[in-house]
Amino acid sequence: MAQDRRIRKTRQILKQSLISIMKEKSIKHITVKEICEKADINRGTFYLHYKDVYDMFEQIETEFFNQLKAVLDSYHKQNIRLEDTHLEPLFSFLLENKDFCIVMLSVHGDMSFTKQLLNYLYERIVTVYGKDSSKLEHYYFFVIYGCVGLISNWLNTDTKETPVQMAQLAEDVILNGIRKYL
Amino acid sequence: MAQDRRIRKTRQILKQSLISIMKEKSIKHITVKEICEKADINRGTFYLHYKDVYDMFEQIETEFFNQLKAVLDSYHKQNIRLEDTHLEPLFSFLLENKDFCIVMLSVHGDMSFTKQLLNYLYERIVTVYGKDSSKLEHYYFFVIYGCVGLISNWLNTDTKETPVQMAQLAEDVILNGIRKYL
DNA sequence: TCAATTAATGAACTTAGTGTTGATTTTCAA
DNA sequence: TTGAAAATCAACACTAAGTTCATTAATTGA
Repeated sequence: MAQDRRIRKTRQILKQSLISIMKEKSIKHITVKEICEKADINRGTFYLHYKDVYDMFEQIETEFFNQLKAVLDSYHKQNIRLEDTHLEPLFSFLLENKDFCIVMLSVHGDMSFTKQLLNYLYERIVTVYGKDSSKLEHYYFFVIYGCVGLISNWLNTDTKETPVQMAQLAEDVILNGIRKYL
Repeated sequence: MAQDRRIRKTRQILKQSLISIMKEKSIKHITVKEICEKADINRGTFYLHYKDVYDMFEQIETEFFNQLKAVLDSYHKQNIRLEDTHLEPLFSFLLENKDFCIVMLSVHGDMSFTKQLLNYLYERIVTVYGKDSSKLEHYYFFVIYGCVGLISNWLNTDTKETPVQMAQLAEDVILNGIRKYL
């Protein structure tokens, strides 16, 4: 992070520009020219940082998941306890990056973001519940996708629940299903 | 469907070409030129049918979901029973279009496919379980995403379970969670 | 089977964004 | 303050997009 301020600033502005445009259209239709015009950055400057739009997109995504991993790994190393709130730090982190996540999980987002989130959840659930039979695999997939759904809905409504509440809610529906709520 | 044979043929070849290319790369990177070269179709012909790659993609997707809707609606109209296999016709239809669905649900696929599948599942679950409080919303989102996860994992493994078995599995984990399997 | 219709082809063309270069200006860190 | 590095600007060749039109081929249905 000990970077030239100009570099940080340029990338930050370009990132905001891309996210902003992605609220309106899919990445497929977004051009370098468009990103730079909105950011009021010279197009040549863009190429000093990124190969093309997708390269930029990937770098932003990678940065996000590196951050996520760093934050959560350090947390979980101190707390191996199998609580019903073990997903809380994840929900917290996603809430802190709410706007970004909403776009990435939207129809204009990218499958790779969702897939990476699923990967994280998979690792988490294996850590917590273990990996015995391959029979469990289907259930695990149900559950990790389910969590993404929960996250998506939570972020897109008013986010009125706290991360702790959401973690408990997730844990409850994972373990017990929805029967009692019907 | 009472179309000129040439039209059907051209579109079919272009579709195969697109799906085939999508196995290797994301739709973002696919050009009209590339699709036409693989299909050995004149590039001008492409534009007689589609506006651009995304338009083509959307049309294929729309066609798929129209078919899905037609097949399943007619089925459900005769069977309003709330069985634990009410998702069976969906699983059957997806299995019949296995290759297509695998690509669309993969990292090279598009969010809109997943979203449309989610929409269908949402309608289904509301029909079956009702829509009382908004409190249920989170649970419903968990469940519909969970089903997509189940579908994805099922199609990408050996598809050894039958659609009926998958429907029962889904219903079970929706209602009762995974506690008993741990 | 034939005639009218319609789709596909091929070539030419404009347009627009891409990615690069090199000279110049601005900003930064130490 | 100064040397280093980043951002700007203008110019460039290049590639795919999208359109047009004359020509060829295939289809339908009478």
